[in-house]
Amino acid sequence: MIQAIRGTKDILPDTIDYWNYLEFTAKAVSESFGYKEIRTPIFEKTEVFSRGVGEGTDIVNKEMYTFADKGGESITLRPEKTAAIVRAIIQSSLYQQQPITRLWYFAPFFRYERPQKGRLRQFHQFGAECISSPYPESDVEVISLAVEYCKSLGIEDYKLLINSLGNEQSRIAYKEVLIKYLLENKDKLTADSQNRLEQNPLRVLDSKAEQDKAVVEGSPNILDSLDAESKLHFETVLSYLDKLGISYAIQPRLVRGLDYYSHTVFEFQHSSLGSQDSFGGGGRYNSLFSQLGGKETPAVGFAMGAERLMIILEAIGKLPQPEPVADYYLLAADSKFIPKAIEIASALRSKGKKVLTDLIRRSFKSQMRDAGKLNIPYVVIIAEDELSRDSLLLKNMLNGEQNEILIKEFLK
RNA sequence: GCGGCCUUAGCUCAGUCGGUAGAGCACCAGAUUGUGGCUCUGGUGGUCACGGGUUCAAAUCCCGUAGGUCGCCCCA
Repeated sequence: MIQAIRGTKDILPDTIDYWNYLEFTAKAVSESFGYKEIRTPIFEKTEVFSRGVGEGTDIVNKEMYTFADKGGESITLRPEKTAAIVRAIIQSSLYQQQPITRLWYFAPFFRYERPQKGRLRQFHQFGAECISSPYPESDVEVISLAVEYCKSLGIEDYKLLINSLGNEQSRIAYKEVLIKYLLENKDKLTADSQNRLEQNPLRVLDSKAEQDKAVVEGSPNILDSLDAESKLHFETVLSYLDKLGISYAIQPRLVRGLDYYSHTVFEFQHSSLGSQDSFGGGGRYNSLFSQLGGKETPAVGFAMGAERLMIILEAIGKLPQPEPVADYYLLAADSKFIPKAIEIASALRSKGKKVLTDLIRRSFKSQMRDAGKLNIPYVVIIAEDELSRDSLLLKNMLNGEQNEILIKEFLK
C-alpha cells in the first residue's frame, strides 16, 4: 500500500468541518480587525528563510525541506510565513502604497522533523502580521487579535507569556552581560548550550535541559538591560493589555527560536498539549525588512498552530457539532420513481436546499435507514399512491411525523 | 538525528505451549409484500505491516526494514 509521506496527514471528511471552523473563525476575527488575507507560494528560494529566519536557528539548520529544482536552484518548502510575507511585500512594494499593512493567513507549512503529538511535517498555521507601525498599539492589536481568536473558539484556560528583547542597543548590552555570565558557568552547561553560547547565546535561556536550567536560573534578567526607549515600549504594551483585561505573565527568559525578533515577544501555552505546550507565538520584527533587502520597516505578528488548536478543542470538548450533509433525502419507493426523485431533487437545489438522492437503487427500508444514519432532517418519499395525486410524503425525521403535500405546493 | 512502546478485518482489540485466524463496533441484507433510530437473525470483509531466518509447520520465535505513537532536541 502506498502511504502518505511520514508526518503528513490526510484531512478526511470526518474532520473537515473542524478545519473549516478553525479557518472561518480565523477569517471572521481577522476581518473584525480590518485584516486582509494574503496567500504566497508554498515554496521559496532557500535564502528567503536562511536570511530571514536566521542562520543560527534550528529551523534553518535542521528542519527545512530543501531541495534543488531542475534548474539547480535551491528551493525550500516554507517552514513559516513571516519571512515569505516580508519578501512578498518588498517585491510588490505593498508597504510603500499604504501607511499600514494588515494581513492574515491560514495555510500549510513544512518542517523536516520526527512527528509527535501536535507536530507534523506538514502542519497548518493561522497568523497575522501588522506592518509599518513602530508603536506599542500595533503589538497590542496583534496580541488582542490572537486573544480574540482563542475567545471565539472557546479556549480560555491558556497562558499568555510575554517578554521584551528590547531594541538593538539593549540586546547588544544584554548579550554582553549574558555571555560574560554564561562563560563563567560554561562547564556547567550541556554541550548543546555551549554550542548555542557561540551561535546565539539568547537561546541558552530557552533550554529545557535540567542541567542548563540551573545555570539559567541565576542568569541576568533581560528586562534589567532595557534602555529607556525599550522599557517604555514594553511598559506601554503591558498597560494596554491591562486596560483590555488581557491577562499575561512576564517571562524574562522567553526569547523564541527565531532570530528576527526584537522588543515584544509572546507565546501562548495550554496544558492539554503534552510536552509541546505552546500553541502560538509571535513578536516584533523591526529588522527583518532590511535583512531581506527592503526598506527598514517596523512590524509585528503572530502565528498559531492549527493542529495544536485542534488538540486543545478536543480536550476541552469545544469542537463544533458537524452539520447534516443535506436538508432533504429524496426517497424513491420503487426504482421506477427514481427519475421523479432526481427531478424534484434538482428543483429543490435550485431553491438553495441541500439534497441527497440514493444512487445504488436501495430498498425503501434501506434508504430510510440511510437517511436516518446521516441525520437528515427531512425525507421526501415518492411513491405510487401519492404520485397518482400529484403529491408526495414529507417526513420529519426528528419527530417522525409525515404529511402528504402537493408537489406544486412543496416546490413553491 | 536519538530513545521507549506499538503494528492481526474499515475501527478497537482477542489469539494459550508454534499446528496457516476470532469478537465487538461499523458496513450490507432480512424479520407478513410502503417507513429510520431500539432489538433479533444472517452476510460481506484478513498479503496477521514488509523482507529474510529457524522449524515438518510461524500471527506466534530470531534478525532487519518501514510505518505509527510518545518522548529528547526544537518548535506551531
